[in-house]
Amino acid sequence: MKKKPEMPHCETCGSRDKSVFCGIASGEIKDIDASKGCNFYNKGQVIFHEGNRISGIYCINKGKIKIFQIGSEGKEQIIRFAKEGDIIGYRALLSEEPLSASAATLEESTLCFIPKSQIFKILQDNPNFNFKMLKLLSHELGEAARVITDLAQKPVRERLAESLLLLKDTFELDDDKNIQIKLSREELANIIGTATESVIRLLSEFKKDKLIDVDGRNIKLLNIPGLTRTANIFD
Amino acid sequence: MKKKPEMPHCETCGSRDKSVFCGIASGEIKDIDASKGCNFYNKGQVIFHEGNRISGIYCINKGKIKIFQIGSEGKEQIIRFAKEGDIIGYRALLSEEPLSASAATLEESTLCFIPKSQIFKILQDNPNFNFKMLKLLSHELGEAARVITDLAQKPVRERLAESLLLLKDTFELDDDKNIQIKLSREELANIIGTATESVIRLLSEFKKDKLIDVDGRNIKLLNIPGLTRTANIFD
DNA sequence: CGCGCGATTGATTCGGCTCAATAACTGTGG
DNA sequence: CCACAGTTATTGAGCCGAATCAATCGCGCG
Repeated sequence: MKKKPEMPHCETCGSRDKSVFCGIASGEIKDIDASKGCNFYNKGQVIFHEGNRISGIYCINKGKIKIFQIGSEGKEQIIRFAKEGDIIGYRALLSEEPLSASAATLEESTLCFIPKSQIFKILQDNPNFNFKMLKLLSHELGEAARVITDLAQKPVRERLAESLLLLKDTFELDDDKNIQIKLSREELANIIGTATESVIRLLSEFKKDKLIDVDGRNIKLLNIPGLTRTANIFD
Repeated sequence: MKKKPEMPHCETCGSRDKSVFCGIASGEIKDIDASKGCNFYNKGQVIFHEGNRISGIYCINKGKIKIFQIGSEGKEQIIRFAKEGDIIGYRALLSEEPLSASAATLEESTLCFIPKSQIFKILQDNPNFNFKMLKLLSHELGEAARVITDLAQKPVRERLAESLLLLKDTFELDDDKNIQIKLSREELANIIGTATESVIRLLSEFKKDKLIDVDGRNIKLLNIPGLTRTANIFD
Protein backbone atom coordinates (compact mmCIF):
# COMPACT_ATOMS: atom_id res chain seq x y z
CA MET A 1 0.00 0.00 0.00
CA LYS A 2 2.83 2.43 0.68
CA LYS A 3 4.60 3.94 -2.26
CA LYS A 4 7.89 5.77 -2.02
CA PRO A 5 7.46 9.40 -2.96
CA GLU A 6 10.15 11.96 -3.51
CA MET A 7 11.57 12.34 -0.01
CA PRO A 8 10.66 15.85 1.09
CA HIS A 9 13.36 17.88 2.77
CA CYS A 10 12.62 19.87 5.88
CA GLU A 11 14.72 22.72 4.57
CA THR A 12 12.43 23.21 1.63
CA CYS A 13 9.23 22.05 3.32
CA GLY A 14 6.55 24.56 2.50
CA SER A 15 4.73 24.10 5.75
CA ARG A 16 7.71 24.43 8.05
CA ASP A 17 7.19 28.09 8.83
CA LYS A 18 3.62 27.37 9.90
CA SER A 19 4.70 24.53 12.18
CA VAL A 20 6.29 24.03 15.57
CA PHE A 21 9.58 23.69 13.75
CA CYS A 22 9.53 27.23 12.43
CA GLY A 23 12.11 28.60 14.83
CA ILE A 24 14.67 25.88 14.46
CA ALA A 25 18.21 26.60 13.34
CA SER A 26 19.34 25.24 10.02
CA GLY A 27 21.89 22.92 11.63
CA GLU A 28 19.18 21.23 13.61
CA ILE A 29 16.96 21.04 10.59
CA LYS A 30 19.68 19.08 8.87
CA ASP A 31 19.79 16.71 11.83
CA ILE A 32 16.07 16.16 11.59
CA ASP A 33 16.34 15.59 7.89
CA ALA A 34 19.06 13.01 8.42
CA SER A 35 17.19 11.05 11.06
CA LYS A 36 13.69 11.15 9.66
CA GLY A 37 11.82 8.75 7.47
CA CYS A 38 9.07 9.51 5.06
CA ASN A 39 6.07 7.62 3.73
CA PHE A 40 3.20 8.00 1.41
CA TYR A 41 -0.25 6.90 2.58
CA ASN A 42 -3.34 6.24 0.56
CA LYS A 43 -6.71 7.55 1.60
CA GLY A 44 -8.08 5.75 4.62
CA GLN A 45 -4.84 4.20 5.78
CA VAL A 46 -4.21 3.93 9.49
CA ILE A 47 -1.01 5.64 10.61
CA PHE A 48 -0.98 4.46 14.18
CA HIS A 49 -3.20 2.49 16.48
CA GLU A 50 -4.69 3.42 19.85
CA GLY A 51 -3.08 1.41 22.64
CA ASN A 52 0.26 0.91 20.90
CA ARG A 53 3.51 2.55 21.87
CA ILE A 54 4.96 5.16 19.61
CA SER A 55 8.63 5.82 19.00
CA GLY A 56 8.56 9.23 17.41
CA ILE A 57 6.22 11.80 15.94
CA TYR A 58 4.76 12.20 12.51
CA CYS A 59 4.93 15.50 10.72
CA ILE A 60 2.39 16.00 7.98
CA ASN A 61 4.10 17.08 4.79
CA LYS A 62 0.93 16.82 2.79
CA GLY A 63 -2.56 15.56 3.41
CA LYS A 64 -5.30 15.50 6.00
CA ILE A 65 -5.62 13.27 9.02
CA LYS A 66 -8.26 12.34 11.57
CA ILE A 67 -7.36 11.39 15.13
CA PHE A 68 -9.96 9.17 16.72
CA GLN A 69 -10.75 6.80 19.55
CA ILE A 70 -12.92 3.74 19.51
CA GLY A 71 -15.61 3.86 22.21
CA SER A 72 -16.74 0.91 24.28
CA GLU A 73 -19.40 -0.06 21.74
CA GLY A 74 -16.86 0.01 18.93
CA LYS A 75 -17.96 3.36 17.59
CA GLU A 76 -15.40 5.82 16.29
CA GLN A 77 -15.08 9.17 17.99
CA ILE A 78 -13.10 11.79 16.13
CA ILE A 79 -11.04 13.79 18.58
CA ARG A 80 -9.33 16.22 16.25
CA PHE A 81 -7.99 16.78 12.76
CA ALA A 82 -4.52 17.53 11.50
CA LYS A 83 -3.20 18.89 8.24
CA GLU A 84 -0.05 20.05 6.46
CA GLY A 85 2.51 21.32 8.92
CA ASP A 86 0.82 19.72 11.93
CA ILE A 87 2.42 17.01 13.98
CA ILE A 88 0.67 13.96 15.39
CA GLY A 89 1.64 11.39 17.96
CA TYR A 90 3.39 13.86 20.23
CA ARG A 91 0.94 13.41 23.07
CA ALA A 92 1.76 9.77 23.61
CA LEU A 93 5.44 10.35 22.95
CA LEU A 94 5.75 13.08 25.57
CA SER A 95 3.57 11.44 28.20
CA GLU A 96 5.32 8.14 27.59
CA GLU A 97 1.94 6.46 27.69
CA PRO A 98 0.36 4.21 25.07
CA LEU A 99 -1.33 6.05 22.25
CA SER A 100 -4.70 7.30 23.44
CA ALA A 101 -6.03 7.48 19.91
CA SER A 102 -5.54 6.22 16.39
CA ALA A 103 -4.79 8.27 13.31
CA ALA A 104 -5.89 7.68 9.73
CA THR A 105 -5.58 9.62 6.52
CA LEU A 106 -8.61 11.33 5.03
CA GLU A 107 -6.91 11.63 1.65
CA GLU A 108 -3.59 10.75 0.08
CA SER A 109 -0.92 12.02 2.42
CA THR A 110 2.82 12.20 2.89
CA LEU A 111 4.12 11.99 6.43
CA CYS A 112 7.60 12.26 7.85
CA PHE A 113 8.52 10.29 10.93
CA ILE A 114 10.96 11.84 13.36
CA PRO A 115 12.34 9.42 15.94
CA LYS A 116 11.95 9.99 19.65
CA SER A 117 15.68 10.46 20.24
CA GLN A 118 15.77 13.32 17.80
CA ILE A 119 12.72 15.01 19.29
CA PHE A 120 14.07 14.75 22.79
CA LYS A 121 17.41 16.10 21.68
CA ILE A 122 15.74 19.17 20.19
CA LEU A 123 13.59 19.56 23.28
CA GLN A 124 16.73 19.68 25.39
CA ASP A 125 18.84 21.88 23.17
CA ASN A 126 16.25 24.26 21.93
CA PRO A 127 14.23 26.20 24.51
CA ASN A 128 12.26 27.80 21.77
CA PHE A 129 11.02 24.50 20.38
CA ASN A 130 10.41 23.28 23.87
CA PHE A 131 8.28 26.27 24.63
CA LYS A 132 6.39 25.82 21.38
CA MET A 133 5.47 22.33 22.49
CA LEU A 134 4.26 23.58 25.86
CA LYS A 135 2.19 26.14 24.06
CA LEU A 136 0.80 23.64 21.59
CA LEU A 137 -0.19 21.19 24.30
CA SER A 138 -1.80 23.80 26.49
CA HIS A 139 -3.67 25.26 23.58
CA GLU A 140 -5.00 21.82 22.67
CA LEU A 141 -6.05 21.29 26.24
CA GLY A 142 -8.10 24.45 26.12
CA GLU A 143 -9.79 23.33 22.92
CA ALA A 144 -10.54 19.97 24.48
CA ALA A 145 -12.22 21.63 27.43
CA ARG A 146 -14.50 23.58 25.12
CA VAL A 147 -15.40 20.39 23.26
CA ILE A 148 -16.23 18.71 26.54
CA THR A 149 -18.61 21.46 27.57
CA ASP A 150 -20.27 21.49 24.18
CA LEU A 151 -20.74 17.73 24.06
CA ALA A 152 -22.13 17.77 27.56
CA GLN A 153 -24.50 20.66 27.08
CA LYS A 154 -25.35 21.46 23.51
CA PRO A 155 -28.01 19.70 21.46
CA VAL A 156 -26.97 17.91 18.28
CA ARG A 157 -28.19 20.69 16.03
CA GLU A 158 -25.89 23.23 17.64
CA ARG A 159 -22.98 20.83 17.71
CA LEU A 160 -23.30 20.14 14.00
CA ALA A 161 -23.35 23.83 13.13
CA GLU A 162 -20.35 24.37 15.37
CA SER A 163 -18.49 21.48 13.75
CA LEU A 164 -19.01 22.89 10.30
CA LEU A 165 -17.48 26.13 11.51
CA LEU A 166 -14.64 24.26 13.13
CA LEU A 167 -13.97 22.41 9.89
CA LYS A 168 -13.98 25.72 8.08
CA ASP A 169 -11.38 27.11 10.49
CA THR A 170 -9.23 24.01 10.22
CA PHE A 171 -9.39 23.32 6.50
CA GLU A 172 -10.60 26.65 5.16
CA LEU A 173 -13.03 27.36 2.35
CA ASP A 174 -12.21 27.36 -1.32
CA ASP A 175 -13.19 30.23 -3.60
CA ASP A 176 -16.64 28.74 -3.81
CA LYS A 177 -17.10 28.64 -0.03
CA ASN A 178 -16.77 24.86 0.05
CA ILE A 179 -15.14 23.35 3.09
CA GLN A 180 -11.84 21.91 1.90
CA ILE A 181 -12.39 18.48 3.35
CA LYS A 182 -14.64 15.66 2.26
CA LEU A 183 -16.08 13.62 5.10
CA SER A 184 -18.69 10.92 5.06
CA ARG A 185 -21.93 11.51 6.92
CA GLU A 186 -20.76 8.93 9.37
CA GLU A 187 -17.52 10.80 10.03
CA LEU A 188 -19.45 14.00 10.60
CA ALA A 189 -21.59 12.08 13.06
CA ASN A 190 -18.47 10.78 14.77
CA ILE A 191 -17.20 14.27 15.41
CA ILE A 192 -20.28 15.41 17.25
CA GLY A 193 -21.29 12.13 18.80
CA THR A 194 -24.55 11.41 17.10
CA ALA A 195 -26.14 9.00 14.61
CA THR A 196 -25.46 9.38 10.89
CA GLU A 197 -29.18 9.67 10.26
CA SER A 198 -29.31 12.71 12.51
CA VAL A 199 -26.51 14.36 10.58
CA ILE A 200 -28.30 13.70 7.31
CA ARG A 201 -31.56 15.16 8.55
CA LEU A 202 -29.91 18.22 10.05
CA LEU A 203 -27.78 18.91 7.00
CA SER A 204 -30.89 18.95 4.87
CA GLU A 205 -32.56 21.30 7.35
CA PHE A 206 -29.53 23.61 7.22
CA LYS A 207 -29.81 23.47 3.47
CA LYS A 208 -33.49 24.33 3.58
CA ASP A 209 -32.63 27.26 5.83
CA LYS A 210 -30.05 28.43 3.27
CA LEU A 211 -27.26 28.13 5.81
CA ILE A 212 -25.34 25.69 3.67
CA ASP A 213 -25.47 23.96 0.34
CA VAL A 214 -24.81 20.26 0.06
CA ASP A 215 -23.61 18.35 -2.95
CA GLY A 216 -22.47 14.87 -2.05
CA ARG A 217 -19.66 15.26 0.42
CA ASN A 218 -19.15 18.82 -0.59
CA ILE A 219 -20.48 21.32 1.90
CA LYS A 220 -20.72 24.97 1.02
CA LEU A 221 -21.11 27.50 3.81
CA LEU A 222 -23.60 30.08 2.58
CA ASN A 223 -24.34 31.95 5.78
CA ILE A 224 -21.63 31.90 8.38
CA PRO A 225 -23.24 34.36 10.79
CA GLY A 226 -26.38 32.25 10.62
CA LEU A 227 -24.42 29.11 11.33
CA THR A 228 -22.73 30.82 14.24
CA ARG A 229 -26.13 31.71 15.62
CA THR A 230 -27.38 28.17 15.04
CA ALA A 231 -24.30 26.90 16.88
CA ASN A 232 -25.24 29.16 19.79
CA ILE A 233 -21.82 30.79 19.81
CA PHE A 234 -21.58 34.36 20.99
CA ASP A 235 -17.99 35.02 21.88
CA MET B 1 -13.31 36.30 52.94
CA LYS B 2 -9.60 35.49 52.80
CA LYS B 3 -7.85 34.90 56.08
CA LYS B 4 -4.10 34.78 56.44
CA PRO B 5 -2.93 31.32 57.44
CA GLU B 6 0.50 30.29 58.54
CA MET B 7 2.47 30.75 55.31
CA PRO B 8 3.44 27.27 54.21
CA HIS B 9 6.99 26.77 53.03
CA CYS B 10 7.74 24.76 49.93
CA GLU B 11 10.67 23.14 51.68
CA THR B 12 8.43 21.54 54.23
CA CYS B 13 5.37 21.19 52.03
CA GLY B 14 4.03 17.71 52.52
CA SER B 15 2.75 17.40 48.99
CA ARG B 16 5.85 18.58 47.20
CA ASP B 17 7.19 15.12 46.49
CA LYS B 18 3.90 14.17 44.85
CA SER B 19 3.90 17.27 42.68
CA VAL B 20 5.59 18.57 39.56
CA PHE B 21 8.03 20.30 41.87
CA CYS B 22 9.41 17.07 43.28
CA GLY B 23 12.68 17.12 41.37
CA ILE B 24 13.62 20.69 42.04
CA ALA B 25 16.88 21.59 43.73
CA SER B 26 16.71 23.20 47.14
CA GLY B 27 18.14 26.48 45.86
CA GLU B 28 15.31 26.86 43.42
CA ILE B 29 12.79 25.89 46.04
CA LYS B 30 14.03 28.82 48.10
CA ASP B 31 13.49 31.08 45.10
CA ILE B 32 9.94 29.87 44.70
CA ASP B 33 9.34 30.37 48.38
CA ALA B 34 10.62 33.91 48.20
CA SER B 35 8.51 34.90 45.21
CA LYS B 36 5.28 33.17 46.05
CA GLY B 37 2.20 34.39 47.82
CA CYS B 38 -0.26 32.34 49.79
CA ASN B 39 -3.95 32.63 50.56
CA PHE B 40 -6.67 30.89 52.41
CA TYR B 41 -9.99 30.31 50.67
CA ASN B 42 -13.31 29.41 52.18
CA LYS B 43 -15.50 26.73 50.67
CA GLY B 44 -17.06 27.81 47.42
CA GLN B 45 -14.76 30.73 46.72
CA VAL B 46 -13.76 31.39 43.13
CA ILE B 47 -10.00 31.38 42.59
CA PHE B 48 -9.96 32.59 39.03
CA HIS B 49 -12.46 33.39 36.35
CA GLU B 50 -12.79 32.04 32.82
CA GLY B 51 -11.85 34.65 30.24
CA ASN B 52 -9.45 36.56 32.47
CA ARG B 53 -5.71 36.64 32.10
CA ILE B 54 -3.58 34.90 34.65
CA SER B 55 -0.16 35.97 35.85
CA GLY B 56 1.07 32.85 37.54
CA ILE B 57 -0.01 29.45 38.70
CA TYR B 58 -1.65 28.28 41.88
CA CYS B 59 -0.26 25.35 43.79
CA ILE B 60 -2.69 23.65 46.13
CA ASN B 61 -1.19 23.35 49.57
CA LYS B 62 -4.41 22.06 51.06
CA GLY B 63 -7.95 21.60 49.84
CA LYS B 64 -9.98 20.51 46.87
CA ILE B 65 -10.79 22.44 43.75
CA LYS B 66 -13.12 22.16 40.79
CA ILE B 67 -12.22 23.54 37.38
CA PHE B 68 -15.26 24.39 35.31
CA GLN B 69 -16.60 26.23 32.32
CA ILE B 70 -19.92 27.95 31.90
CA GLY B 71 -21.78 26.72 28.84
CA SER B 72 -23.79 28.87 26.49
CA GLU B 73 -26.96 28.41 28.54
CA GLY B 74 -25.17 29.40 31.72
CA LYS B 75 -24.80 25.87 32.99
CA GLU B 76 -21.64 24.82 34.77
CA GLN B 77 -19.54 22.05 33.26
CA ILE B 78 -16.90 20.57 35.52
CA ILE B 79 -13.79 19.84 33.48
CA ARG B 80 -11.55 18.38 36.16
CA PHE B 81 -10.66 18.38 39.83
CA ALA B 82 -7.47 19.27 41.65
CA LYS B 83 -6.21 18.54 45.12
CA GLU B 84 -3.19 18.88 47.40
CA GLY B 85 0.00 19.00 45.41
CA ASP B 86 -1.74 19.79 42.13
CA ILE B 87 -1.26 22.99 40.24
CA ILE B 88 -3.96 24.97 38.45
CA GLY B 89 -3.90 27.79 35.98
CA TYR B 90 -0.88 26.49 34.11
CA ARG B 91 -2.77 25.85 30.89
CA ALA B 92 -3.64 29.50 30.36
CA LEU B 93 -0.26 30.63 31.61
CA LEU B 94 1.66 28.47 29.17
CA SER B 95 -0.56 29.02 26.17
CA GLU B 96 -0.66 32.72 26.93
CA GLU B 97 -4.36 32.66 26.25
CA PRO B 98 -7.19 33.84 28.49
CA LEU B 99 -8.28 31.32 31.08
CA SER B 100 -10.46 28.72 29.42
CA ALA B 101 -12.10 27.81 32.70
CA SER B 102 -12.81 29.00 36.21
CA ALA B 103 -11.69 27.42 39.44
CA ALA B 104 -13.48 27.31 42.78
CA THR B 105 -12.82 25.61 46.09
CA LEU B 106 -14.93 22.64 47.14
CA GLU B 107 -13.83 23.04 50.74
CA GLU B 108 -11.55 25.30 52.80
CA SER B 109 -8.27 25.48 50.95
CA THR B 110 -4.84 27.03 51.06
CA LEU B 111 -3.25 27.95 47.77
CA CYS B 112 0.15 29.34 46.93
CA PHE B 113 0.53 31.63 43.97
CA ILE B 114 3.77 31.46 41.99
CA PRO B 115 4.27 34.34 39.58
CA LYS B 116 4.77 33.80 35.88
CA SER B 117 8.33 35.10 35.89
CA GLN B 118 9.34 32.50 38.44
CA ILE B 119 7.68 29.66 36.54
CA PHE B 120 9.29 30.66 33.28
CA LYS B 121 12.64 30.95 34.98
CA ILE B 122 12.37 27.40 36.28
CA LEU B 123 11.16 26.18 32.91
CA GLN B 124 14.30 27.59 31.33
CA ASP B 125 16.78 26.52 33.95
CA ASN B 126 15.42 23.16 34.85
CA PRO B 127 14.93 20.63 32.04
CA ASN B 128 13.52 18.20 34.52
CA PHE B 129 10.69 20.51 35.57
CA ASN B 130 10.18 21.45 31.98
CA PHE B 131 9.80 17.85 31.01
CA LYS B 132 7.42 17.27 33.91
CA MET B 133 5.19 19.99 32.55
CA LEU B 134 5.23 18.47 29.07
CA LYS B 135 4.30 15.18 30.60
CA LEU B 136 1.56 16.66 32.74
CA LEU B 137 0.00 18.49 29.82
CA SER B 138 0.13 15.53 27.50
CA HIS B 139 -1.30 13.25 30.13
CA GLU B 140 -4.18 15.67 30.69
CA LEU B 141 -4.77 15.80 26.98
CA GLY B 142 -5.14 12.04 26.93
CA GLU B 143 -7.63 12.15 29.76
CA ALA B 144 -9.58 14.84 27.98
CA ALA B 145 -9.82 12.70 24.87
CA ARG B 146 -11.27 9.84 26.88
CA VAL B 147 -13.82 12.18 28.45
CA ILE B 148 -14.80 13.42 25.02
CA THR B 149 -15.44 9.92 23.75
CA ASP B 150 -17.42 9.00 26.84
CA LEU B 151 -19.57 12.11 26.72
CA ALA B 152 -20.22 11.55 23.05
CA GLN B 153 -21.03 7.88 23.27
CA LYS B 154 -21.95 6.62 26.71
CA PRO B 155 -25.42 6.89 28.23
CA VAL B 156 -25.86 8.82 31.45
CA ARG B 157 -25.98 5.70 33.59
CA GLU B 158 -22.53 4.59 32.45
CA ARG B 159 -21.11 8.07 32.75
CA LEU B 160 -22.29 8.38 36.33
CA ALA B 161 -20.76 5.06 37.33
CA GLU B 162 -17.55 6.05 35.63
CA SER B 163 -17.51 9.41 37.39
CA LEU B 164 -17.86 7.80 40.76
CA LEU B 165 -14.83 5.67 39.94
CA LEU B 166 -12.96 8.71 38.72
CA LEU B 167 -13.75 10.54 41.96
CA LYS B 168 -12.51 7.52 43.87
CA ASP B 169 -9.23 7.58 41.95
CA THR B 170 -8.83 11.30 42.44
CA PHE B 171 -9.87 11.71 46.06
CA GLU B 172 -9.59 8.14 47.32
CA LEU B 173 -11.82 6.29 49.73
CA ASP B 174 -11.68 6.54 53.49
CA ASP B 175 -11.58 3.45 55.71
CA ASP B 176 -15.31 3.18 55.32
CA LYS B 177 -15.15 3.21 51.51
CA ASN B 178 -16.61 6.71 51.33
CA ILE B 179 -15.40 8.91 48.51
CA GLN B 180 -13.39 11.66 50.15
CA ILE B 181 -15.22 14.50 48.48
CA LYS B 182 -18.65 15.93 49.11
CA LEU B 183 -20.41 17.15 46.02
CA SER B 184 -23.96 18.35 45.55
CA ARG B 185 -26.22 16.40 43.22
CA GLU B 186 -26.00 19.32 40.88
CA GLU B 187 -22.21 19.19 40.82
CA LEU B 188 -22.31 15.49 40.06
CA ALA B 189 -24.68 16.28 37.21
CA ASN B 190 -22.28 18.95 35.99
CA ILE B 191 -19.47 16.46 35.69
CA ILE B 192 -21.33 14.10 33.44
CA GLY B 193 -23.48 16.61 31.63
CA THR B 194 -26.93 15.64 32.76
CA ALA B 195 -29.83 16.94 34.86
CA THR B 196 -29.67 16.77 38.65
CA GLU B 197 -32.86 14.74 38.69
CA SER B 198 -31.21 12.09 36.57
CA VAL B 199 -28.31 11.88 38.99
CA ILE B 200 -30.69 11.49 41.88
CA ARG B 201 -32.64 8.70 40.22
CA LEU B 202 -29.54 6.86 39.13
CA LEU B 203 -27.86 7.13 42.51
CA SER B 204 -30.88 5.56 44.10
CA GLU B 205 -30.85 2.80 41.51
CA PHE B 206 -27.17 2.15 42.19
CA LYS B 207 -28.06 2.02 45.85
CA LYS B 208 -30.86 -0.44 45.21
CA ASP B 209 -28.40 -2.56 43.24
CA LYS B 210 -26.01 -2.48 46.22
CA LEU B 211 -23.32 -0.83 44.13
CA ILE B 212 -23.13 2.14 46.44
CA ASP B 213 -24.55 3.48 49.63
CA VAL B 214 -25.73 7.05 49.87
CA ASP B 215 -26.05 9.18 52.96
CA GLY B 216 -26.56 12.81 52.11
CA ARG B 217 -23.53 13.88 50.13
CA ASN B 218 -21.59 10.92 51.35
CA ILE B 219 -21.20 8.19 48.77
CA LYS B 220 -19.86 4.81 49.75
CA LEU B 221 -18.57 2.50 47.04
CA LEU B 222 -19.74 -0.98 47.96
CA ASN B 223 -19.03 -2.88 44.77
CA ILE B 224 -16.28 -1.47 42.62
CA PRO B 225 -16.17 -4.30 40.09
CA GLY B 226 -19.91 -3.89 39.71
CA LEU B 227 -19.55 -0.18 39.18
CA THR B 228 -16.83 -0.82 36.63
CA ARG B 229 -19.17 -3.12 34.78
CA THR B 230 -21.97 -0.57 35.01
CA ALA B 231 -19.60 2.01 33.62
CA ASN B 232 -18.89 -0.30 30.69
CA ILE B 233 -15.16 -0.18 31.28
CA PHE B 234 -13.10 -3.15 30.27
CA ASP B 235 -9.52 -2.06 29.98
C1' DC C 1 -40.61 28.62 64.15
C1' DG C 2 -40.39 29.64 59.53
C1' DC C 3 -37.49 30.63 55.57
C1' DG C 4 -34.83 28.88 51.75
C1' DC C 5 -32.03 25.84 49.44
C1' DG C 6 -31.07 21.20 48.09
C1' DA C 7 -32.97 16.65 47.45
C1' DT C 8 -36.57 13.70 45.96
C1' DT C 9 -40.40 11.88 43.35
C1' DG C 10 -43.83 11.72 39.76
C1' DA C 11 -45.84 12.98 35.31
C1' DT C 12 -45.12 14.37 30.87
C1' DT C 13 -42.67 15.65 26.79
C1' DC C 14 -39.36 15.42 23.25
C1' DG C 15 -34.82 15.08 21.04
C1' DG C 16 -32.51 11.93 18.98
C1' DC C 17 -31.62 6.85 18.38
C1' DT C 18 -32.72 2.49 16.29
C1' DC C 19 -34.56 -0.24 12.84
C1' DA C 20 -36.01 -1.00 8.24
C1' DA C 21 -36.52 -0.11 3.50
C1' DT C 22 -35.02 2.22 -0.49
C1' DA C 23 -32.10 5.01 -3.40
C1' DA C 24 -27.75 6.75 -5.08
C1' DC C 25 -23.11 6.17 -5.80
C1' DT C 26 -18.31 3.88 -6.40
C1' DG C 27 -15.41 0.95 -8.05
C1' DT C 28 -14.63 -3.57 -10.54
C1' DG C 29 -14.44 -6.80 -13.90
C1' DG C 30 -16.20 -8.54 -18.00
C1' DC D 1 -19.17 0.92 -21.67
C1' DC D 2 -22.33 -1.53 -18.95
C1' DA D 3 -23.88 -4.71 -15.25
C1' DC D 4 -23.17 -6.03 -10.58
C1' DA D 5 -21.81 -5.81 -5.78
C1' DG D 6 -20.87 -3.27 -1.99
C1' DT D 7 -20.88 0.84 0.16
C1' DT D 8 -22.94 5.23 1.54
C1' DA D 9 -26.91 8.32 1.72
C1' DT D 10 -31.70 9.11 2.47
C1' DT D 11 -36.28 8.77 4.36
C1' DG D 12 -39.91 7.10 7.38
C1' DA D 13 -41.83 4.97 11.62
C1' DG D 14 -41.61 3.95 16.21
C1' DC D 15 -39.42 3.92 20.56
C1' DC D 16 -36.80 5.23 24.53
C1' DG D 17 -33.52 7.71 27.43
C1' DA D 18 -33.31 11.64 29.60
C1' DA D 19 -34.90 16.54 30.04
C1' DT D 20 -38.37 19.42 31.79
C1' DC D 21 -41.91 20.83 34.80
C1' DA D 22 -44.25 20.63 39.05
C1' DA D 23 -44.94 19.37 43.75
C1' DT D 24 -43.37 17.98 48.01
C1' DC D 25 -40.09 16.94 51.44
C1' DG D 26 -36.16 17.56 54.54
C1' DC D 27 -33.07 20.12 57.00
C1' DG D 28 -29.82 23.61 58.59
C1' DC D 29 -29.88 28.04 60.30
C1' DG D 30 -31.08 32.62 61.64
